[in-house]
Amino acid sequence: MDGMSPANQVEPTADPEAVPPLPDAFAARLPLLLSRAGSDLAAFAEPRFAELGITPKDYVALAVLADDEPGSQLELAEACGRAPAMMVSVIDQLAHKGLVARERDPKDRRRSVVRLTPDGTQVLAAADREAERVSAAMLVALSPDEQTQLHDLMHRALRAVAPAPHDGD
Amino acid sequence: MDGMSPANQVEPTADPEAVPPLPDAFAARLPLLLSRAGSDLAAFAEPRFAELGITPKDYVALAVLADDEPGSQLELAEACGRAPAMMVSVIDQLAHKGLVARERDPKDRRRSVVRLTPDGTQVLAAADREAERVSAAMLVALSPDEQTQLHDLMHRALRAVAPAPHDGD
DNA sequence: TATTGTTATACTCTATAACTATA
DNA sequence: TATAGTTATAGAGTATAACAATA
Repeated sequence: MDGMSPANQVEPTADPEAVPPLPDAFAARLPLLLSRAGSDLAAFAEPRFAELGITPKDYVALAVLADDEPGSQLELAEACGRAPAMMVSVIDQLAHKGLVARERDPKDRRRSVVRLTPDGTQVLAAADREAERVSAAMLVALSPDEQTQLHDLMHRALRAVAPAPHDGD
Repeated sequence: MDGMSPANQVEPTADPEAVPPLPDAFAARLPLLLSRAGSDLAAFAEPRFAELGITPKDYVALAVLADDEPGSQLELAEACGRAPAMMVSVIDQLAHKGLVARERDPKDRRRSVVRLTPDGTQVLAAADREAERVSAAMLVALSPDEQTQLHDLMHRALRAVAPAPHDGD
């Protein structure tokens, strides 16, 4: 839900049989499995978030604001993994909906400090619940222990993420 | 590597310290972890694939052709998770590079059957090796057993993937 | 002169809907 | 009339580079 890429035309409320089976090519390749998991989550979550008035992109921004307290829009953009210019319209819209507030830093009037409003905190909580439901539906084949295991493995893997060595380096 | 979304401007050969740390907001949310894993994999793999003359999208198509033997372009498109119209240019370019061959089905001349050429098989093998290296670099914090575990969990989860229940349904 | 945020532009990707050729 | 593939068009998303304000 980071890249929150273009949803692969899936109808989330449609009958489950409409979901095409996982091709062998994906089953055999962990990178493809992880990639598809990301797209599917985004596709399934999108309509839920829409009911809350936010996009998957907004969800990421709200979550980062809540948990990482970025000191500027640039820090926020970097944490969200996107270009600073992208953040402008995201913040604009969230501010227009009253979910965040933008204030100039008195110490350095170039910086604008963004913070969650009480409404923003509430919407984030609701979005977290929806994300949780979508995730639970995707992981329904796994036991609770296995879901925890998966979360732990992913957490440890991404904490240490680094570009793969290229040829001789 | 399915959605293979727009690479989040990462310089894969740059020094590892350049990779921003994982925000707490991601660490706490499995859906965000999975989403970011997908984007990161695509971003890191892209330049490697480029050296082989293919895109991440091409990689998916080649893998599906090898493992799932789709009987038509429509089946190929569905397995790749994209619109049929998208497949046309992908196949065009792969065919132009000699990696696949497109032949009309004599039984039903509307269908075009796509198959890997020997060159295509070789490029797929090389791409698989690169994907493996990128994946291994991302999972460097996990033991071999844990990496196998992760693959198994993801496989079982996605095999059963279904849209999340919506409110009352 | 460097940096933060903003604006403007161009480009890529994708979906959608006509169109053709076969059936 | 329906289906496989193709083409064309329009829209969304993004990156890039200029720009303004502040340091």
